[in-house]
Amino acid sequence: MATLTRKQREIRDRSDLILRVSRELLLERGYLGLTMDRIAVASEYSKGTIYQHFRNKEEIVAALAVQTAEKRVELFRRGGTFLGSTRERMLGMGVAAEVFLRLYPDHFKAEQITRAASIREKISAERAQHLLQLEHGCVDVATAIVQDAVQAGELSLPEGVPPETVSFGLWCLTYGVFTLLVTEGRPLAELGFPEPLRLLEHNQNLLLDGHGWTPLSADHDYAAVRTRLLAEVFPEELAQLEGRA
Amino acid sequence: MATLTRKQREIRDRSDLILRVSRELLLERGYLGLTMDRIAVASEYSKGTIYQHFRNKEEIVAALAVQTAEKRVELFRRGGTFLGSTRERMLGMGVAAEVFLRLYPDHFKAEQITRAASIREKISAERAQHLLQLEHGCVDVATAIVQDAVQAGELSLPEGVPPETVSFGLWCLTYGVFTLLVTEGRPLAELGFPEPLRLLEHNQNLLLDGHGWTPLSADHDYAAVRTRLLAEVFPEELAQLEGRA
DNA sequence: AATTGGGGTTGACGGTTCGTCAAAAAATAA
DNA sequence: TTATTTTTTGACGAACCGTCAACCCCAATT
Repeated sequence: MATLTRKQREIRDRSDLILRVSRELLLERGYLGLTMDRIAVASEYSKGTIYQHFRNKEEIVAALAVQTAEKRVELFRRGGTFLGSTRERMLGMGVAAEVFLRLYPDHFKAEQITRAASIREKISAERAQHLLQLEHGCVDVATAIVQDAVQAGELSLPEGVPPETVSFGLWCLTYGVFTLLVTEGRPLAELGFPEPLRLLEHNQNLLLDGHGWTPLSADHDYAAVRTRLLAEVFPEELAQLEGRA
Repeated sequence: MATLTRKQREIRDRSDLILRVSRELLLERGYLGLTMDRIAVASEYSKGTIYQHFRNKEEIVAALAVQTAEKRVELFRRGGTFLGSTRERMLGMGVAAEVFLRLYPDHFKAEQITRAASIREKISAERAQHLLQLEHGCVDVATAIVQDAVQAGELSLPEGVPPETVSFGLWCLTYGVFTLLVTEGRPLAELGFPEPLRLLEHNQNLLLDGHGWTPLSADHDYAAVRTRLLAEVFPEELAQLEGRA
């Protein structure tokens, strides 16, 4: 028994090592520069051993995406726990997203790779399922807040408009900004959008205003709430971010 | 001279043929199934000849993306020409985007592939530049409408908020929806978002409402405007779409 | 201490694909 | 017709993926 669990632990540690090494390679040399041979050399195991852990290269990238998605869900969950009005809690989602992107821009980039259809095709069904589930976890957190808002009377949705509509809009807006930020990089800044994350925040506010979610951004100092959120809900992350700058 | 131009014409025709064949292969077999050998066989030229037209595979995909982006800009330009209030013209952008995605979903998918950093790296600087320029062409059309709206007094932007903010928000929202639609496909429908394009429209309206762009969606029947836009500005496209369904 | 059995590890190998380049073919000029 | 230039071709080297027979290690047994 004891032998077995030690073995299992060793195997898990090695999976972690492979992923760590792979992420580094992905950062340094890009997706096309990530080869199984290089992973083998860098991890100091043979190629065959790598293949005992992951069926193919895509599985490795997918596993990295799972790690990323797990981190994001965790941040979103925390963001939703903020004590305040429902709209303030929803702002917590926005702050969580921003923290996520600023802390792990490269993780998000790697995650994007797995969105290419030709790569998803080669990923095992379970992992693909897992990935999808994590993704929707974020939306679910947001939707729950929307429902709370409706119950609290701070938001009223017209007939036939399900609460998912709101989270869907926010999700897509945020996702769009992130994607463009990550894939265009510099050009975005050069072409009149110097602070995309600030713009995102502004647009998120206006979208919620459009829904009529009270208190409206004109009636409340959400910039101050944002500062408080960062300090109270994401203190370590804030420190990390400031440590870099 | 005449000989030269005939040669040039032949070369251009062949480039077109290669692209046509490549797009078909891309559709049928996905990105990983698109190989230079297959392109050679399908186009009935040798591999060497293909390489005289395109430096590498990525260049071919990028050229396809350029075609796509050109189509989109054209649709956006047309959408902006609608005779109506500034907000109705902005709705024209939204309709153009919808028409684009519904007519050429696979083109958009192919375009997405070029967003992977490792692919952009291998694309020639000129083509990458061209791609970027076409992309921003769409935003520019939208920004011009925003400026018209401000001048017409139908939209007032707070101090320090440039008109690009509005187009940026719309762009990202739309882009996010498209990306999720194309990369998630079915799952999106299965998870509570049966009609993403309808939801997008709704969110676009609310975002503009949030900006205070009059007439607000509560005061105006934009669904009717949308129908008119389709009929008056995109008649052939509408016919094509209906012909499919 | 020597033997044996089996799970774990390895890297050489077959199969693909990319991109090149010397040779062949075609077009043009003499 | 012959010489010269241009274009086309596909065989080839290099890089990579994923496999598998051989090898190694170690723990249980004699």
